[in-house]
Formats: sequence, structure tokens, C-alpha cells
Amino acid sequence: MYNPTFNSLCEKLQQKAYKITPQRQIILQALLDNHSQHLSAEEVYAIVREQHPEIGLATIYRTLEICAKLEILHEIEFGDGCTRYEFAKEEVHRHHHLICINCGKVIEFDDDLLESLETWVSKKTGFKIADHQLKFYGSCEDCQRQD
Amino acid sequence: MYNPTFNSLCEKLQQKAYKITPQRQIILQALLDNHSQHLSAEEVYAIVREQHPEIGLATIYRTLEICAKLEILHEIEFGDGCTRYEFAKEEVHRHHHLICINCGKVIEFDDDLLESLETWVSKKTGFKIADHQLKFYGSCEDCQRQD
DNA sequence: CTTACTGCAAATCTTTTGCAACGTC
DNA sequence: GACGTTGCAAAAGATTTGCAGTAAG
Repeated sequence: MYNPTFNSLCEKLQQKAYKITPQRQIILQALLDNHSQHLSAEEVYAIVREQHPEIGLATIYRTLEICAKLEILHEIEFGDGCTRYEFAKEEVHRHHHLICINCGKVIEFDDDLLESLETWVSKKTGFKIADHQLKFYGSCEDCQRQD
Repeated sequence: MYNPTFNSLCEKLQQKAYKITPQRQIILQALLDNHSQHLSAEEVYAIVREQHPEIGLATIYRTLEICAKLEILHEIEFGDGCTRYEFAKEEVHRHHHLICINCGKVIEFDDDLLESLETWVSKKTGFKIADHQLKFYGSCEDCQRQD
């Protein structure tokens, strides 16, 4: 699976004239170290605080906001009351989420069947579609076993 | 398109031993009168308050919560910072949203192409899928014209 | 009559913002 | 050195909760 490197992220920031501050480096590194998770701002804060208690929560929010704007991160909401983040994949259109309504577990899967659907929807509605987001809600294997 | 009636909604509440209070009736009626919108709690409050300023915001939240639990309403998030509600359709699996990233307009469309995808995902991941949610983000016709 | 429901106000939680001090380029 | 960035604390916005009074079944 595609993964960004620390340097490529810094480059993207620099290209848009954002400064590479120590705080931003630490936050980016925390995100990279946990790239398989879908972290919330609060969770990033908790991770970062372990080694760097001086970093403020507002800085986390501001950094995540910038990364979302630069398409470094994608914002997602799983309905648990906070915005979560994941690295934007290069192949944007083939990545979705399965959310267990019982234990909250989130797993990812890839697929490109939606390409044709998108073309059709675009034609029918006149929308110029930039992105889509697909979520499946259900019970994961573990939770099914517990019934 | 499918639409619930006031009486059918009251029945669903009664079946689960919820009381049919005047406040709940007023809120349900407000939702029915605006069934094509995707109202937030605050918006329901504003509508209801016109005729019934004595009803409290907490009651709105509590009523919406019950309706969501009873599958009368579905919760949706369009990324504008609040939970929005729409009537759950009987034919659950064929109803999605197009969200304009420019003006925020939301339009709906129906489709059943996802049935086969769902079967495949279920087989591949072991998830027992209960529901799905598909959103397209893009520019609506009006906003494209303004460019 | 019992128990759920309501309104209000306070509390909570997430996210944003103002501002003075600070640090990158 | 200029201007973007930070930390802190306060503000804002959405939602939840405690509680005493009220009302549906």
C-alpha cells in the first residue's frame, strides 16, 4: 500500500510556503508512525504529548487543518463525535471504510467499481464530481461470533 | 418517493412504549413538513420555536435521538459541524448524497448498483453489512457556471 | 398513580480564535 | 528582520446531563 515519506510531506508544505517547524515535524512523524490508524486531533495530541508535552492542542488542530487543505490528509467522520484523519492515497478513488456498529472497529478496503457509477451520476445530475466517500456499516467477524 | 405519515410515526413510538407527547408531535410534524431538507437539531428548533417557543432545545435533541434509535430517522454528516437528519427510507439501500463543495448544496440520488459490491465486500472481509452510505463531493451546475 | 418526559441551566466536548512571544527562512 | 507560527487561555458551537416539576398512559 502507498505510504508517504517524511521528506515528501515536508516538501509539500514548503511548496506552499509553510514553514517546517519542529512542532509540525513532530506531528507529521506521529501521523506517519500511526498511519494505519484513523487518528483524531485529540489522539494525535496524546501521542505527541508523551515526548513533547510543550506542544499545544491548538497547534495540532492547525497542523491537521493545513494538511487537509494541502490534500496530505483526508478528513473522515465515523460518527463518534470527532473528525479523524488519514493520509490521502495517490490513487484517490479506490479506498473505503467498513465500520463495525458494535465495537467501532474500522477496516479499509480498496475497490474501483465506483468509477462507472460516478460517470453515470455526473451525466445524470450535471455535478462535476471531485471525490467520493463510501462507508459500510455492519458487524465485524469478532462481534458476529459473540452473538 | 416514499414518505412516512404522521400516524405511522406515532405508532412506531408507541410500539416501543414511548409516549406521544405534544412536543414530540410538534417535532415530528416539523420534520414531515420539511422532509426534503436535511435538518439539524438547531434548525428543527428554529422551525418549532416559531409556533411553540416553550419547547426546549434539549427536547429536540432527545426526540431526534429516539427517532434515530427507532430507525425513523437516519443521522448524516455533511461536514458542516453538526448532525443532520432525514427520514429513513423503506428501501434502505438506494439513496445517496451529492454534496457541492462550493455552495454546500445537497442533492439526492437513488441507485442500486452497490448491492453487488456489498455482497463482494461481505464475502471478502467477513463483515455482515447492515447499511452503507455513499457521498459524492463535487461542484454543482450552478457553481460550475460561475467559474 | 407511576414513570417517563420536559424545560432550564449548567456541564461537557470538540474545535476555533485572539494575542503576545517566538522562531523560521 | 519580517512574517508565519506557537502556546495559552478564552470563546464558540454542538450536544448532553442533572434536576425538580409536569403529564401521559
